[in-house]
Amino acid sequence: MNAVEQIQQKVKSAIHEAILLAKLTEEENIPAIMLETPRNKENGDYATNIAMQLTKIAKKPPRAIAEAIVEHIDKESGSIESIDIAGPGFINITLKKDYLQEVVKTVLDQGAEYGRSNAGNGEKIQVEFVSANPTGDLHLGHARGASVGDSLSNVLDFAGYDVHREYYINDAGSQIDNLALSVEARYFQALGENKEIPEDGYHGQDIIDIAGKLVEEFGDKYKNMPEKERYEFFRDYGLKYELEKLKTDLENFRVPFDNWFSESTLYGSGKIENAMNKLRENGHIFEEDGATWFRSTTFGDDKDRVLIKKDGSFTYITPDIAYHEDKIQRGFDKLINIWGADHHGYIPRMMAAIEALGYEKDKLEVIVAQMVHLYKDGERMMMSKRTGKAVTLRELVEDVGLDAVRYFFVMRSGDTQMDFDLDLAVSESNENPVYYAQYAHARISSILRQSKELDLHPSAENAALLTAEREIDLLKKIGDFPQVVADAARMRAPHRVATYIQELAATFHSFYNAEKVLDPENRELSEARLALITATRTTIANALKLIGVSAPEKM
RNA sequence: GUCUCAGUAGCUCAGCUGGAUAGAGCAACAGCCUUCUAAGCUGUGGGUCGGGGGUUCGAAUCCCUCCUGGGACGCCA
Repeated sequence: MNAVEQIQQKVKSAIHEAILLAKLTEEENIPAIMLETPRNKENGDYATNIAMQLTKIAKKPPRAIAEAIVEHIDKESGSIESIDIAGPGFINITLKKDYLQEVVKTVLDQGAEYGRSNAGNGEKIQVEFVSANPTGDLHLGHARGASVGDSLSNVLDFAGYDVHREYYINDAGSQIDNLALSVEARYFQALGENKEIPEDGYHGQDIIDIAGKLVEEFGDKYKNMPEKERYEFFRDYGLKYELEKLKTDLENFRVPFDNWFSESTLYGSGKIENAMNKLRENGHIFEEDGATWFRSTTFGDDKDRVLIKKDGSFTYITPDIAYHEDKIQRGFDKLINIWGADHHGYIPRMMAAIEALGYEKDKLEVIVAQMVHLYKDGERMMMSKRTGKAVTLRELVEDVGLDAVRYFFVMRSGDTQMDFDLDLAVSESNENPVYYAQYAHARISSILRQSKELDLHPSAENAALLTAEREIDLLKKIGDFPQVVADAARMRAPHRVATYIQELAATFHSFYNAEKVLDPENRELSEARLALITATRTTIANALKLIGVSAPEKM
């Protein structure tokens, strides 16, 4: 428990005791006491609405209840400086500031670990994200999914969950067939022959590159090979190439995975059949029109779903059901899937499958990474995987810069559509929010470099000197960080970290302009402030790391 | 048509388990560099929280309904 949590606990206990002392109600009737930070600083450090909540139980008007609580509260045990009543019955509490000064020491002690908590109690969570088909480049939507998924995983880990990151490779099914045929067509084209790309084939530059490599390496060796052999070779070669490219691109995007799970390994392992058998035993399978169906409507889906097509092959969902069962059997408490907007309608049937297999529906949580619209020169840029004119992740990073891309994608809640303004992201100006936080970090780094020349060193010993308004604001903001991370994890909302970073940077910049840190005439205050800005820098760096953005020493 | 997500300042968006006068950035306007990085700070203006009902001491937040927009509705993946 950190300094802030401790003080909140103290305050809550003091209020709790006061309620009992004032004989407002019995122990078991006291609701959970909520402390909130008032918008307006003049309303104290914390406020509680407990008096309003007690009106029905105590059968008294809220202000009378508030007065009774205030009268009976033990200020000493709650570290309370002052307490008063406002509005309809809010109790506003101003605290003694010594606990805040402790924050500096905590941060300096914990360093890169500051902000980590055990809020998640080691709950085992698997996050599956990106999972783009290995048939082309990652585009804008995948970039968003990758940013959100990686940041969420980092946040969960920091908040004390046991996180496992996984990429599901769709390396079986008809899209792989199309990949093989597309490579084949490009291969023949590279040899100067006229061969059309299949209707559902892939037109991206990457396929042309693969064909080029094949010709370079093997010449026309595969031109006259038996069709089946050639097909398999092109399929495997294409897959390997695409997969390597995905891995490299994601690595460069600072998105690591613990596991790359191959769909094709489900075939032949019996897992698909096992899952199907289980559904059948539970009575959720039927045959109709020569196909095998899953009666998903039993669990609230719109329609029943085909599992085995008339031609004997599986639909997309069949191995996916087996995959999800496999994940559950690997012992995860929770599965979080991050899916693209186009898979939105897929959620009810997957949930239905989880239930039909006999698991709790809420084992699975799906986060939809909504559509991204790219704007340049004020105009919307269209994208399409099929035409090959899509804006790829790689191009985006080259144009905009890694930090800006990561930051832009995670600063908005992932489940709402967003506009990505390329001009804004590229601009190295004050219009660009990504530099704001990095600039704060660089500014602090600069001061710390200069402090050494003056032989001044950060010291939390004199933290009690940090009493100026901007210093208190900064201390409070730094103290909030562990709770911000825990909330972001609980709500699966990594964008909260980005919002926090902006607030923290703003609080620092404001402090910077109001107070001078380095003053050789006042070494004690200087060293206390150096400790304060060191703690600030650590907090900014830790927060930026969670969202995959670098923290530069100089800008 | 059904399902689903959204609608908050000129623009892009925050807003927790319902709380006090609804916030931030950008844009606009007015100031601040002989002082640790002006990619910064300070201040001003800007709102029927899509409309209408309801729940309650209290609603941007919860419920109903309507309007508008996106997305999904395949024996594709």
